[in-house]
Amino acid sequence: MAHTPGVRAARKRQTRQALLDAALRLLEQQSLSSLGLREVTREAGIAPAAFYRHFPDVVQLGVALVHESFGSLHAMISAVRTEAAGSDEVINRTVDVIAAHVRERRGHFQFIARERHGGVAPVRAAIAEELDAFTRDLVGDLAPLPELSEWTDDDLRMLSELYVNLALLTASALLDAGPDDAEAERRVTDTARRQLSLIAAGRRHWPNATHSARPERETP
Amino acid sequence: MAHTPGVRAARKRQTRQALLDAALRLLEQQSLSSLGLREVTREAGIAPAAFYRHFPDVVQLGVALVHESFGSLHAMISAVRTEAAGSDEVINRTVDVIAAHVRERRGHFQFIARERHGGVAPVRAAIAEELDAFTRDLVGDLAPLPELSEWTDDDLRMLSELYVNLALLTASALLDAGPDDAEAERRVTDTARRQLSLIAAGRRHWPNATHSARPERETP
DNA sequence: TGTACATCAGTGAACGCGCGTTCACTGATGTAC
DNA sequence: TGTACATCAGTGAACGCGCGTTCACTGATGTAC
Repeated sequence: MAHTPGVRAARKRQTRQALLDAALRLLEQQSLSSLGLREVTREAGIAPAAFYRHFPDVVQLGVALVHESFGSLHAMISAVRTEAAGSDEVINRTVDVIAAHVRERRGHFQFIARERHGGVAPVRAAIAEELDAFTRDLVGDLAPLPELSEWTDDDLRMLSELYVNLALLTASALLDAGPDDAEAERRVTDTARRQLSLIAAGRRHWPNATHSARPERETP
Repeated sequence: MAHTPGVRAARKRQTRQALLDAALRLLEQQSLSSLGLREVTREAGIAPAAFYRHFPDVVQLGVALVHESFGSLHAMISAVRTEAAGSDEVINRTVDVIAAHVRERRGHFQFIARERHGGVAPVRAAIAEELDAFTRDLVGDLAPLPELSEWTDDDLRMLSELYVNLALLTASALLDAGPDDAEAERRVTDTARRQLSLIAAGRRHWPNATHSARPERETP
Protein backbone atom coordinates (compact mmCIF):
# COMPACT_ATOMS: atom_id res chain seq x y z
CA MET A 1 0.00 0.00 0.00
CA ALA A 2 2.76 2.40 0.94
CA HIS A 3 4.37 1.77 -2.43
CA THR A 4 1.39 2.81 -4.52
CA PRO A 5 1.99 6.55 -4.79
CA GLY A 6 -1.09 8.68 -5.35
CA VAL A 7 -3.32 7.33 -2.61
CA ARG A 8 -2.91 10.52 -0.62
CA ALA A 9 -3.49 12.68 -3.70
CA ALA A 10 -6.59 10.69 -4.63
CA ARG A 11 -8.07 11.13 -1.15
CA LYS A 12 -7.33 14.84 -1.30
CA ARG A 13 -9.18 15.11 -4.62
CA GLN A 14 -12.07 13.19 -3.07
CA THR A 15 -12.33 15.60 -0.13
CA ARG A 16 -12.10 18.58 -2.48
CA GLN A 17 -14.95 17.13 -4.51
CA ALA A 18 -16.96 16.56 -1.33
CA LEU A 19 -16.55 20.27 -0.55
CA LEU A 20 -17.69 21.26 -4.05
CA ASP A 21 -20.68 18.91 -3.87
CA ALA A 22 -21.66 20.11 -0.39
CA ALA A 23 -21.43 23.74 -1.50
CA LEU A 24 -23.53 23.12 -4.61
CA ARG A 25 -26.19 21.39 -2.50
CA LEU A 26 -26.37 24.38 -0.15
CA LEU A 27 -26.38 26.85 -3.04
CA GLU A 28 -29.67 25.51 -4.35
CA GLN A 29 -31.32 27.44 -1.52
CA GLN A 30 -29.03 30.46 -1.07
CA SER A 31 -26.43 32.55 -2.84
CA LEU A 32 -22.68 32.33 -2.59
CA SER A 33 -22.26 35.58 -0.67
CA SER A 34 -24.22 34.16 2.26
CA LEU A 35 -22.48 30.78 2.21
CA GLY A 36 -20.23 30.21 5.24
CA LEU A 37 -17.01 28.24 5.45
CA ARG A 38 -18.24 26.35 8.51
CA GLU A 39 -21.54 25.67 6.77
CA VAL A 40 -19.76 23.99 3.87
CA THR A 41 -17.42 21.89 6.00
CA ARG A 42 -20.33 20.83 8.23
CA GLU A 43 -22.28 19.68 5.16
CA ALA A 44 -19.21 17.93 3.77
CA GLY A 45 -18.48 16.22 7.11
CA ILE A 46 -14.96 17.55 7.72
CA ALA A 47 -13.37 19.92 10.25
CA PRO A 48 -13.54 23.67 9.42
CA ALA A 49 -9.75 24.05 9.38
CA ALA A 50 -9.40 21.35 6.69
CA PHE A 51 -11.09 23.72 4.26
CA TYR A 52 -7.83 25.67 3.90
CA ARG A 53 -6.05 22.62 2.49
CA HIS A 54 -8.21 23.06 -0.63
CA PHE A 55 -9.26 26.69 -1.03
CA PRO A 56 -8.06 29.99 0.45
CA ASP A 57 -11.68 31.10 1.00
CA VAL A 58 -15.28 30.44 -0.04
CA VAL A 59 -15.02 32.83 -3.00
CA GLN A 60 -12.29 30.69 -4.59
CA LEU A 61 -14.41 27.60 -4.05
CA GLY A 62 -17.08 29.53 -5.97
CA VAL A 63 -14.70 30.16 -8.86
CA ALA A 64 -13.90 26.42 -8.95
CA LEU A 65 -17.65 25.70 -9.06
CA VAL A 66 -18.01 28.00 -12.07
CA HIS A 67 -15.50 25.95 -14.02
CA GLU A 68 -17.07 22.67 -12.92
CA SER A 69 -20.51 23.93 -13.95
CA PHE A 70 -19.34 25.01 -17.39
CA GLY A 71 -17.79 21.62 -17.92
CA SER A 72 -21.25 20.07 -17.87
CA LEU A 73 -22.62 22.98 -19.90
CA HIS A 74 -20.11 22.38 -22.67
CA ALA A 75 -21.19 18.77 -22.79
CA MET A 76 -24.70 20.05 -23.39
CA ILE A 77 -23.62 22.29 -26.24
CA SER A 78 -21.71 19.68 -28.15
CA ALA A 79 -24.81 17.49 -27.89
CA VAL A 80 -26.76 20.17 -29.76
CA ARG A 81 -23.93 20.86 -32.16
CA THR A 82 -23.75 17.31 -33.51
CA GLU A 83 -27.26 17.75 -34.86
CA ALA A 84 -27.74 19.97 -37.88
CA ALA A 85 -31.01 19.44 -39.70
CA GLY A 86 -33.92 21.67 -40.73
CA SER A 87 -34.65 24.76 -38.66
CA ASP A 88 -37.61 23.31 -36.75
CA GLU A 89 -35.69 20.14 -35.99
CA VAL A 90 -32.70 22.07 -34.66
CA ILE A 91 -34.96 24.19 -32.47
CA ASN A 92 -36.73 21.20 -30.97
CA ARG A 93 -33.44 19.38 -30.36
CA THR A 94 -31.91 22.44 -28.74
CA VAL A 95 -34.80 23.03 -26.37
CA ASP A 96 -34.98 19.33 -25.48
CA VAL A 97 -31.27 19.24 -24.70
CA ILE A 98 -31.55 22.32 -22.49
CA ALA A 99 -34.48 20.83 -20.61
CA ALA A 100 -32.71 17.48 -20.19
CA HIS A 101 -29.54 19.09 -18.84
CA VAL A 102 -31.46 21.30 -16.44
CA ARG A 103 -33.06 18.14 -15.08
CA GLU A 104 -29.69 16.35 -14.82
CA ARG A 105 -27.48 19.19 -13.53
CA ARG A 106 -30.03 21.28 -11.70
CA GLY A 107 -27.47 22.57 -9.19
CA HIS A 108 -25.02 23.75 -11.83
CA PHE A 109 -27.62 25.78 -13.72
CA GLN A 110 -29.06 27.18 -10.52
CA PHE A 111 -25.61 28.31 -9.49
CA ILE A 112 -24.70 29.93 -12.81
CA ALA A 113 -28.07 31.67 -13.21
CA ARG A 114 -27.88 33.03 -9.67
CA GLU A 115 -24.25 34.15 -9.60
CA ARG A 116 -24.08 35.54 -13.13
CA HIS A 117 -25.39 38.84 -11.77
CA GLY A 118 -24.56 38.07 -8.13
CA GLY A 119 -22.57 40.06 -5.62
CA VAL A 120 -19.21 38.24 -5.74
CA ALA A 121 -16.97 39.93 -8.31
CA PRO A 122 -14.41 37.16 -9.03
CA VAL A 123 -17.21 34.63 -9.56
CA ARG A 124 -19.11 37.01 -11.83
CA ALA A 125 -15.92 37.60 -13.82
CA ALA A 126 -15.29 33.85 -14.19
CA ILE A 127 -18.85 33.31 -15.45
CA ALA A 128 -18.56 36.22 -17.90
CA GLU A 129 -15.34 34.74 -19.25
CA GLU A 130 -16.84 31.27 -19.70
CA LEU A 131 -19.95 32.70 -21.37
CA ASP A 132 -17.75 34.70 -23.72
CA ALA A 133 -15.80 31.59 -24.76
CA PHE A 134 -19.12 29.91 -25.24
CA THR A 135 -20.45 32.69 -27.44
CA ARG A 136 -17.28 32.65 -29.56
CA ASP A 137 -17.67 28.90 -30.09
CA LEU A 138 -21.21 29.48 -31.26
CA VAL A 139 -20.03 32.16 -33.72
CA GLY A 140 -17.64 29.56 -35.10
CA ASP A 141 -20.52 27.13 -35.56
CA LEU A 142 -22.80 29.65 -37.25
CA ALA A 143 -20.23 31.25 -39.57
CA PRO A 144 -20.02 28.35 -42.06
CA LEU A 145 -23.79 28.11 -42.54
CA PRO A 146 -24.65 29.11 -46.12
CA GLU A 147 -27.66 31.23 -45.13
CA LEU A 148 -25.42 33.33 -42.86
CA SER A 149 -22.49 33.63 -45.27
CA GLU A 150 -23.20 37.33 -45.89
CA TRP A 151 -23.33 38.26 -42.18
CA THR A 152 -20.57 40.32 -40.62
CA ASP A 153 -18.67 39.03 -37.58
CA ASP A 154 -20.39 41.66 -35.44
CA ASP A 155 -23.81 40.44 -36.49
CA LEU A 156 -22.92 36.79 -35.90
CA ARG A 157 -21.68 37.78 -32.46
CA MET A 158 -24.92 39.67 -31.78
CA LEU A 159 -26.95 36.62 -32.84
CA SER A 160 -24.85 34.25 -30.73
CA GLU A 161 -25.22 36.45 -27.65
CA LEU A 162 -28.97 36.43 -28.17
CA TYR A 163 -28.98 32.62 -28.36
CA VAL A 164 -26.80 32.18 -25.28
CA ASN A 165 -28.91 34.60 -23.25
CA LEU A 166 -32.09 32.90 -24.36
CA ALA A 167 -30.72 29.49 -23.43
CA LEU A 168 -29.85 30.73 -19.93
CA LEU A 169 -33.21 32.45 -19.50
CA THR A 170 -34.99 29.27 -20.55
CA ALA A 171 -32.91 27.18 -18.16
CA SER A 172 -33.66 29.64 -15.37
CA ALA A 173 -37.38 29.59 -16.13
CA LEU A 174 -37.30 25.78 -16.02
CA LEU A 175 -35.65 25.95 -12.59
CA ASP A 176 -38.39 28.29 -11.38
CA ALA A 177 -41.00 25.91 -12.75
CA GLY A 178 -39.73 23.29 -10.31
CA PRO A 179 -38.68 19.72 -11.05
CA ASP A 180 -42.12 18.16 -10.78
CA ASP A 181 -44.46 20.47 -12.65
CA ALA A 182 -44.67 18.94 -16.12
CA GLU A 183 -47.32 21.44 -17.24
CA ALA A 184 -45.20 24.48 -16.24
CA GLU A 185 -42.19 22.90 -17.93
CA ARG A 186 -44.18 22.42 -21.13
CA ARG A 187 -45.22 26.08 -21.06
CA VAL A 188 -41.62 27.23 -20.71
CA THR A 189 -40.24 25.00 -23.47
CA ASP A 190 -43.12 25.97 -25.73
CA THR A 191 -42.32 29.66 -25.27
CA ALA A 192 -38.63 28.99 -25.91
CA ARG A 193 -39.43 27.13 -29.12
CA ARG A 194 -41.58 29.96 -30.42
CA GLN A 195 -38.99 32.59 -29.51
CA LEU A 196 -36.31 30.64 -31.39
CA SER A 197 -38.71 30.24 -34.30
CA LEU A 198 -39.33 34.01 -34.32
CA ILE A 199 -35.59 34.65 -34.41
CA ALA A 200 -35.18 32.07 -37.21
CA ALA A 201 -37.75 34.03 -39.24
CA GLY A 202 -35.80 37.21 -38.52
CA ARG A 203 -32.56 35.55 -39.64
CA ARG A 204 -34.09 34.71 -42.99
CA HIS A 205 -35.33 38.25 -43.62
CA TRP A 206 -33.04 40.54 -41.73
CA PRO A 207 -31.43 43.24 -43.86
CA ASN A 208 -28.20 42.92 -41.98
CA ALA A 209 -25.86 44.32 -44.61
CA THR A 210 -27.25 47.85 -44.42
CA HIS A 211 -27.45 47.82 -40.62
CA SER A 212 -24.08 46.46 -39.67
CA ALA A 213 -21.99 48.09 -42.39
CA ARG A 214 -23.04 51.55 -41.32
CA PRO A 215 -24.47 51.73 -37.80
CA GLU A 216 -26.85 54.65 -37.62
CA ARG A 217 -25.86 56.30 -34.37
CA GLU A 218 -22.98 57.84 -32.46
CA THR A 219 -20.31 56.95 -35.00
CA PRO A 220 -18.47 59.62 -36.96
CA MET B 1 -45.87 73.00 16.43
CA ALA B 2 -47.66 70.48 18.63
CA HIS B 3 -50.88 71.30 16.79
CA THR B 4 -49.59 70.41 13.33
CA PRO B 5 -50.25 66.65 13.25
CA GLY B 6 -48.05 64.64 10.93
CA VAL B 7 -44.64 65.92 11.94
CA ARG B 8 -43.87 62.64 13.65
CA ALA B 9 -45.19 60.63 10.69
CA ALA B 10 -43.16 62.72 8.24
CA ARG B 11 -39.97 62.15 10.21
CA LYS B 12 -40.69 58.43 10.33
CA ARG B 13 -41.10 58.34 6.55
CA GLN B 14 -37.83 60.22 6.24
CA THR B 15 -35.95 57.68 8.37
CA ARG B 16 -37.53 54.82 6.46
CA GLN B 17 -36.34 56.39 3.22
CA ALA B 18 -32.87 56.84 4.69
CA LEU B 19 -32.81 53.09 5.40
CA LEU B 20 -33.90 52.27 1.84
CA ASP B 21 -31.32 54.65 0.37
CA ALA B 22 -28.54 53.31 2.59
CA ALA B 23 -29.41 49.73 1.65
CA LEU B 24 -29.48 50.52 -2.06
CA ARG B 25 -26.07 52.19 -1.80
CA LEU B 26 -24.60 49.12 -0.11
CA LEU B 27 -26.31 46.77 -2.58
CA GLU B 28 -24.35 48.20 -5.49
CA GLN B 29 -21.39 46.17 -4.22
CA GLN B 30 -23.06 43.12 -2.66
CA SER B 31 -26.22 41.06 -2.70
CA LEU B 32 -29.14 41.22 -0.32
CA SER B 33 -28.43 37.89 1.36
CA SER B 34 -25.11 39.20 2.67
CA LEU B 35 -26.51 42.56 3.78
CA GLY B 36 -26.60 42.95 7.57
CA LEU B 37 -29.08 44.87 9.68
CA ARG B 38 -26.30 46.63 11.57
CA GLU B 39 -24.59 47.44 8.28
CA VAL B 40 -27.69 49.23 7.00
CA THR B 41 -28.36 51.20 10.18
CA ARG B 42 -24.68 52.21 10.37
CA GLU B 43 -24.83 53.52 6.79
CA ALA B 44 -28.13 55.30 7.51
CA GLY B 45 -26.76 56.82 10.73
CA ILE B 46 -29.32 55.41 13.19
CA ALA B 47 -29.20 52.92 16.06
CA PRO B 48 -29.57 49.21 15.13
CA ALA B 49 -32.70 48.79 17.25
CA ALA B 50 -34.51 51.59 15.39
CA PHE B 51 -34.55 49.36 12.31
CA TYR B 52 -37.44 47.39 13.83
CA ARG B 53 -39.68 50.48 13.84
CA HIS B 54 -39.70 50.19 10.02
CA PHE B 55 -39.13 46.60 8.92
CA PRO B 56 -39.31 43.22 10.68
CA ASP B 57 -36.04 42.14 8.99
CA VAL B 58 -33.69 42.89 6.11
CA VAL B 59 -35.64 40.63 3.73
CA GLN B 60 -38.75 42.79 4.09
CA LEU B 61 -36.67 45.90 3.45
CA GLY B 62 -35.61 44.08 0.26
CA VAL B 63 -39.23 43.55 -0.77
CA ALA B 64 -39.88 47.28 -0.22
CA LEU B 65 -36.87 48.05 -2.42
CA VAL B 66 -38.34 45.88 -5.19
CA HIS B 67 -41.49 47.98 -5.26
CA GLU B 68 -39.54 51.23 -5.12
CA SER B 69 -37.33 50.07 -8.00
CA PHE B 70 -40.26 49.13 -10.18
CA GLY B 71 -41.79 52.52 -9.56
CA SER B 72 -38.91 54.10 -11.44
CA LEU B 73 -39.00 51.31 -14.02
CA HIS B 74 -42.63 51.99 -14.83
CA ALA B 75 -41.74 55.62 -15.37
CA MET B 76 -39.25 54.41 -17.95
CA ILE B 77 -41.80 52.29 -19.74
CA SER B 78 -44.43 54.95 -20.09
CA ALA B 79 -41.70 57.16 -21.57
CA VAL B 80 -41.22 54.59 -24.35
CA ARG B 81 -44.92 54.00 -24.71
CA THR B 82 -45.76 57.60 -25.56
CA GLU B 83 -43.67 57.27 -28.70
CA ALA B 84 -45.04 55.23 -31.57
CA ALA B 85 -43.39 55.82 -34.91
CA GLY B 86 -41.66 53.65 -37.53
CA SER B 87 -39.90 50.48 -36.38
CA ASP B 88 -36.36 51.89 -36.45
CA GLU B 89 -37.45 55.01 -34.61
CA VAL B 90 -39.18 52.97 -31.89
CA ILE B 91 -36.11 50.80 -31.48
CA ASN B 92 -33.77 53.75 -31.13
CA ARG B 93 -36.08 55.50 -28.67
CA THR B 94 -36.45 52.33 -26.60
CA VAL B 95 -32.73 51.68 -26.34
CA ASP B 96 -32.03 55.36 -25.57
CA VAL B 97 -34.62 55.36 -22.79
CA ILE B 98 -33.17 52.19 -21.26
CA ALA B 99 -29.66 53.64 -21.35
CA ALA B 100 -30.84 56.94 -19.85
CA HIS B 101 -32.68 55.23 -17.00
CA VAL B 102 -29.75 52.94 -16.22
CA ARG B 103 -27.63 56.07 -15.89
CA GLU B 104 -30.21 57.79 -13.67
CA ARG B 105 -31.31 54.89 -11.47
CA ARG B 106 -28.22 52.74 -11.51
CA GLY B 107 -28.88 51.32 -8.05
CA HIS B 108 -32.41 50.21 -8.85
CA PHE B 109 -31.40 48.30 -11.98
CA GLN B 110 -28.40 46.77 -10.26
CA PHE B 111 -30.65 45.56 -7.47
CA ILE B 112 -33.34 44.08 -9.74
CA ALA B 113 -30.83 42.41 -12.08
CA ARG B 114 -28.96 40.90 -9.13
CA GLU B 115 -31.91 39.72 -7.04
CA ARG B 116 -34.10 38.48 -9.89
CA HIS B 117 -32.30 35.15 -9.67
CA GLY B 118 -30.90 35.75 -6.17
CA GLY B 119 -31.10 33.61 -3.07
CA VAL B 120 -33.88 35.39 -1.16
CA ALA B 121 -37.20 33.79 -2.05
CA PRO B 122 -39.68 36.55 -1.03
CA VAL B 123 -37.67 39.14 -2.96
CA ARG B 124 -37.44 36.89 -6.01
CA ALA B 125 -41.20 36.35 -5.84
CA ALA B 126 -41.88 40.10 -5.62
CA ILE B 127 -39.68 40.73 -8.67
CA ALA B 128 -41.35 37.94 -10.64
CA GLU B 129 -44.76 39.42 -9.83
CA GLU B 130 -43.74 42.93 -10.92
CA LEU B 131 -42.17 41.62 -14.12
CA ASP B 132 -45.33 39.69 -14.88
CA ALA B 133 -47.49 42.81 -14.47
CA PHE B 134 -45.02 44.56 -16.70
CA THR B 135 -45.24 41.87 -19.37
CA ARG B 136 -49.05 41.98 -19.30
CA ASP B 137 -48.97 45.75 -19.80
CA LEU B 138 -46.76 45.26 -22.80
CA VAL B 139 -49.16 42.66 -24.25
CA GLY B 140 -51.89 45.30 -23.90
CA ASP B 141 -49.74 47.78 -25.83
CA LEU B 142 -48.88 45.37 -28.63
CA ALA B 143 -52.33 43.82 -29.13
CA PRO B 144 -53.91 46.83 -30.91
CA LEU B 145 -51.07 47.15 -33.45
CA PRO B 146 -52.45 46.33 -36.92
CA GLU B 147 -49.43 44.20 -37.94
CA LEU B 148 -50.00 41.98 -34.89
CA SER B 149 -53.77 41.73 -35.20
CA GLU B 150 -53.58 38.07 -36.28
CA TRP B 151 -51.39 37.00 -33.36
CA THR B 152 -52.79 34.84 -30.57
CA ASP B 153 -52.58 35.96 -26.94
CA ASP B 154 -49.98 33.28 -26.29
CA ASP B 155 -47.76 34.59 -29.05
CA LEU B 156 -48.11 38.19 -27.91
CA ARG B 157 -47.17 37.05 -24.44
CA MET B 158 -44.16 35.16 -25.80
CA LEU B 159 -43.05 38.27 -27.69
CA SER B 160 -43.53 40.52 -24.67
CA GLU B 161 -41.49 38.20 -22.47
CA LEU B 162 -38.72 38.29 -25.03
CA TYR B 163 -38.77 42.10 -25.03
CA VAL B 164 -38.80 42.38 -21.25
CA ASN B 165 -35.93 39.92 -20.90
CA LEU B 166 -33.93 41.70 -23.58
CA ALA B 167 -34.48 45.04 -21.87
CA LEU B 168 -33.21 43.65 -18.57
CA LEU B 169 -30.23 41.95 -20.22
CA THR B 170 -29.34 45.20 -21.96
CA ALA B 171 -29.65 47.16 -18.73
CA SER B 172 -27.47 44.60 -16.98
CA ALA B 173 -24.84 44.73 -19.74
CA LEU B 174 -24.81 48.53 -19.43
CA LEU B 175 -24.20 48.19 -15.69
CA ASP B 176 -21.28 45.85 -16.37
CA ALA B 177 -19.89 48.32 -18.90
CA GLY B 178 -19.51 50.82 -16.06
CA PRO B 179 -20.75 54.39 -15.89
CA ASP B 180 -17.75 56.00 -17.58
CA ASP B 181 -16.94 53.79 -20.55
CA ALA B 182 -18.73 55.46 -23.45
CA GLU B 183 -17.25 53.05 -25.98
CA ALA B 184 -18.45 49.95 -24.09
CA GLU B 185 -21.86 51.55 -23.68
CA ARG B 186 -22.05 52.20 -27.43
CA ARG B 187 -21.20 48.56 -28.12
CA VAL B 188 -23.98 47.33 -25.80
CA THR B 189 -26.65 49.67 -27.17
CA ASP B 190 -25.60 48.84 -30.72
CA THR B 191 -26.03 45.11 -30.05
CA ALA B 192 -29.42 45.75 -28.42
CA ARG B 193 -30.59 47.77 -31.43
CA ARG B 194 -29.60 45.02 -33.84
CA GLN B 195 -31.24 42.32 -31.72
CA LEU B 196 -34.47 44.31 -31.64
CA SER B 197 -34.18 44.87 -35.38
CA LEU B 198 -33.73 41.12 -35.91
CA ILE B 199 -36.86 40.44 -33.89
CA ALA B 200 -38.74 43.11 -35.81
CA ALA B 201 -37.83 41.29 -39.02
CA GLY B 202 -39.05 38.06 -37.45
CA ARG B 203 -42.32 39.72 -36.46
CA ARG B 204 -42.98 40.72 -40.04
CA HIS B 205 -42.37 37.24 -41.44
CA TRP B 206 -43.17 34.83 -38.65
CA PRO B 207 -45.72 32.20 -39.62
CA ASN B 208 -47.32 32.38 -36.23
CA ALA B 209 -50.76 31.06 -37.15
CA THR B 210 -49.51 27.54 -37.92
CA HIS B 211 -47.22 27.43 -34.87
CA SER B 212 -49.48 28.70 -32.15
CA ALA B 213 -52.73 27.15 -33.28
CA ARG B 214 -51.30 23.66 -33.11
CA PRO B 215 -48.16 23.33 -31.01
CA GLU B 216 -46.14 20.43 -32.29
CA ARG B 217 -45.12 18.65 -29.10
CA GLU B 218 -46.46 17.03 -25.95
CA THR B 219 -50.08 18.03 -26.49
CA PRO B 220 -52.78 15.46 -27.17
C1' DT C 1 12.42 -6.23 1.70
C1' DG C 2 12.97 -3.39 5.92
C1' DT C 3 13.87 0.71 8.43
C1' DA C 4 14.18 5.60 9.57
C1' DC C 5 12.67 9.99 8.44
C1' DA C 6 9.76 13.56 5.87
C1' DT C 7 5.43 15.07 4.22
C1' DC C 8 0.97 16.71 4.73
C1' DA C 9 -4.45 16.06 4.89
C1' DG C 10 -7.30 16.33 8.46
C1' DT C 11 -8.26 17.32 13.75
C1' DG C 12 -9.92 19.77 17.82
C1' DA C 13 -9.41 23.47 20.87
C1' DA C 14 -9.08 28.24 21.31
C1' DC C 15 -9.40 33.25 20.03
C1' DG C 16 -11.55 37.64 19.29
C1' DC C 17 -15.31 39.75 16.71
C1' DG C 18 -19.56 41.43 14.82
C1' DC C 19 -23.97 39.81 14.43
C1' DG C 20 -29.37 39.99 15.40
C1' DT C 21 -32.37 40.78 19.02
C1' DT C 22 -34.27 42.38 23.77
C1' DC C 23 -35.09 45.82 26.93
C1' DA C 24 -35.95 49.79 29.80
C1' DC C 25 -35.31 54.46 28.70
C1' DT C 26 -35.99 59.42 26.80
C1' DG C 27 -38.10 63.21 25.03
C1' DA C 28 -40.54 65.29 21.25
C1' DT C 29 -45.12 64.92 19.25
C1' DG C 30 -50.05 64.20 19.64
C1' DT C 31 -54.61 64.24 22.18
C1' DA C 32 -58.29 65.29 25.62
C1' DC C 33 -60.38 68.50 28.27
C1' DT D 1 -55.05 78.97 25.18
C1' DG D 2 -53.04 75.96 28.80
C1' DT D 3 -52.34 71.72 31.21
C1' DA D 4 -51.94 66.77 32.08
C1' DC D 5 -51.39 62.48 30.09
C1' DA D 6 -50.52 59.10 26.11
C1' DT D 7 -47.97 57.75 22.21
C1' DC D 8 -44.04 56.15 19.97
C1' DA D 9 -39.51 56.88 17.00
C1' DG D 10 -35.12 56.50 18.25
C1' DT D 11 -31.32 55.31 21.99
C1' DG D 12 -27.67 52.69 24.26
C1' DA D 13 -26.35 48.85 26.86
C1' DA D 14 -26.45 44.07 27.21
C1' DC D 15 -26.98 39.11 25.76
C1' DG D 16 -25.73 34.81 23.72
C1' DC D 17 -24.17 32.85 19.35
C1' DG D 18 -21.82 31.32 15.29
C1' DC D 19 -18.41 33.03 12.51
C1' DG D 20 -13.42 32.86 10.17
C1' DT D 21 -8.90 31.96 11.37
C1' DT D 22 -4.64 30.17 14.10
C1' DC D 23 -2.21 26.62 16.05
C1' DA D 24 0.11 22.53 17.71
C1' DC D 25 -1.11 17.91 16.97
C1' DT D 26 -1.75 13.05 14.81
C1' DG D 27 -1.11 9.37 11.97
C1' DA D 28 -1.33 7.51 7.39
C1' DT D 29 1.27 8.00 3.12
C1' DG D 30 5.53 8.74 0.64
C1' DT D 31 10.71 8.59 0.08
C1' DA D 32 15.66 7.40 0.70
C1' DC D 33 18.82 4.09 1.52
